Amino acid sequence: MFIQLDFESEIPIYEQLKDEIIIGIAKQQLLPGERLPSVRALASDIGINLHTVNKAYQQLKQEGFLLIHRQRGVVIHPDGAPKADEHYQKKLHTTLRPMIAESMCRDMSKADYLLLVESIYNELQHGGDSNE
Amino acid sequence: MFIQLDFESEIPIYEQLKDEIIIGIAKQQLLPGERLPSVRALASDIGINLHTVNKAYQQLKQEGFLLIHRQRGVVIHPDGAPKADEHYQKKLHTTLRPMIAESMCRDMSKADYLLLVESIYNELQHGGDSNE
Amino acid sequence: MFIQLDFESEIPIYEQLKDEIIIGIAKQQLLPGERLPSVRALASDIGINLHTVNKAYQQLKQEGFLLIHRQRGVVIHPDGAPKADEHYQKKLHTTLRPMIAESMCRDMSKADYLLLVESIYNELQHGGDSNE
Amino acid sequence: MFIQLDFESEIPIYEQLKDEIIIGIAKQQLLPGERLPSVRALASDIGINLHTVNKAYQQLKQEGFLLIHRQRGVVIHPDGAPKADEHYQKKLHTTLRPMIAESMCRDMSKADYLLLVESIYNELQHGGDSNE
DNA sequence: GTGGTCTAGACCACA
DNA sequence: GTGGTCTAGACCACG
Repeated sequence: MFIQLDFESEIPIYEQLKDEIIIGIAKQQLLPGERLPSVRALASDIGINLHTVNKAYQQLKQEGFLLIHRQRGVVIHPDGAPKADEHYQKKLHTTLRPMIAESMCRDMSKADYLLLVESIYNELQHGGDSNE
Repeated sequence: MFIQLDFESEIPIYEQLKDEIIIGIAKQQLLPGERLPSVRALASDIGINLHTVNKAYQQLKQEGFLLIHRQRGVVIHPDGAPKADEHYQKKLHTTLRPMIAESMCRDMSKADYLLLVESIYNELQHGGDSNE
Repeated sequence: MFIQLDFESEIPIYEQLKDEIIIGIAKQQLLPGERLPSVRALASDIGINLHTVNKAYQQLKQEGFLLIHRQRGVVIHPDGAPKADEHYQKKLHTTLRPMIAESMCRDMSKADYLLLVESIYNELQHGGDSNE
Repeated sequence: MFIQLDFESEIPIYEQLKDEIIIGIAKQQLLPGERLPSVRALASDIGINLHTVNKAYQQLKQEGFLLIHRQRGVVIHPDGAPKADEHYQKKLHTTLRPMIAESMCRDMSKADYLLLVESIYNELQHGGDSNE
């Protein structure tokens, strides 16, 4: 599990970090109950501030992906991630709609888009052993 | 073409405005060469700041969706939107990957995801006459 | 609406601040849609760090008591606070049980406890005009 | 008397342990003069750190719930728990006020709250024989 | 002027 | 050694 961040990106570092962890869970490189590095360790490892790591961890905890124990550190939620409820589906729809609209404007066919989504699904599903 | 903004949203107003215009183009409610309201008119119409509308227009011009003439005002680019080049595809992949990873974590199947994408494609393609 | 904090307390400042705001809402001194001071204004007013105020605001937003707009500042949630759902009731039960157990150990009768609860309810309900 | 701890909880272990003992006393499962397991025995029994058990015992001794003799070990205070003096009542009021305020915000009626308190009182009073 | 992000460094509670 | 809290100060995005 390598964390690869783009410090030039417009996307906040803590968001990128959240994304990397979620991708790790999806790829099953991070398994339920598995321990993550401490905020300090990961921060110094990546070369960012511990508060930035902490913010990512806290939000992932809030969203149900992580458990945080005062002393035992941070672990992937043993029960697995929260399910895709109605609220999530609605949010996903809202996010996806303008993205797909732009692709349509750019003459990207529905078939192409579906292929792209499928390829990402496959990459994540079968990428369990590879690193990024 | 109604512009529907959510002032409670975490998404900046100018982004929402860009999205609405792009959705309008995708739905073919806004056709190549068609004129958009002036910055002033749209701003006062929606009840937002001039600078916000201007920012949206400028960025859409920068991205090739709009043309801005000094005298003739703002028009949808007559040649249509720029195509989905390699750079765009790569950016789209980067954006989609963490989104799909989260859906996988939440036990959303590939089939469900593809169905969602397809439904949005259909909604945008066949919704050309309706207003939002 | 006066914010009264105890800097010697074991209770974190941001928790006390959250409590004060919730009490203000309960007393209807803070009404739905009403604007709260900016993080900087309140922080300098109370004499604490803006991040501490921000933490209180963020958590109250997360819990549904506040709305935070990037530019328009912080307001009491116009739709009122979230309702007492099952999850909340369960959490309340868990919190209350050891508290009541201790009172029982200390020979506080059920009647006394009920009177205390009732008096607090009345204080908050009829205290709309008083300040703290 | 089973000690049931939630290691996922945000509440410190030693607090939970204190709570469990106090609940045991309230339920009269633990009687005045009754002996508690030694620090070592309880710690190894529950599978937690010695210091954690010790901290709970020390604080309960400090608060007057326990007596700790060098040789005779730890016993429930023979004279019963300290009474609900003015200081305790005041502290209880301070703790209860923000909790009740939140319930009011969440549209929980005074009657519902009183019923909840009453049900917990009854559960503790009549649950003397049952285990949790 | 507003909140959002990030850094830096301190002290404390917990186990 | 772990996360939790608080302070301090900087720069940015938004409108």
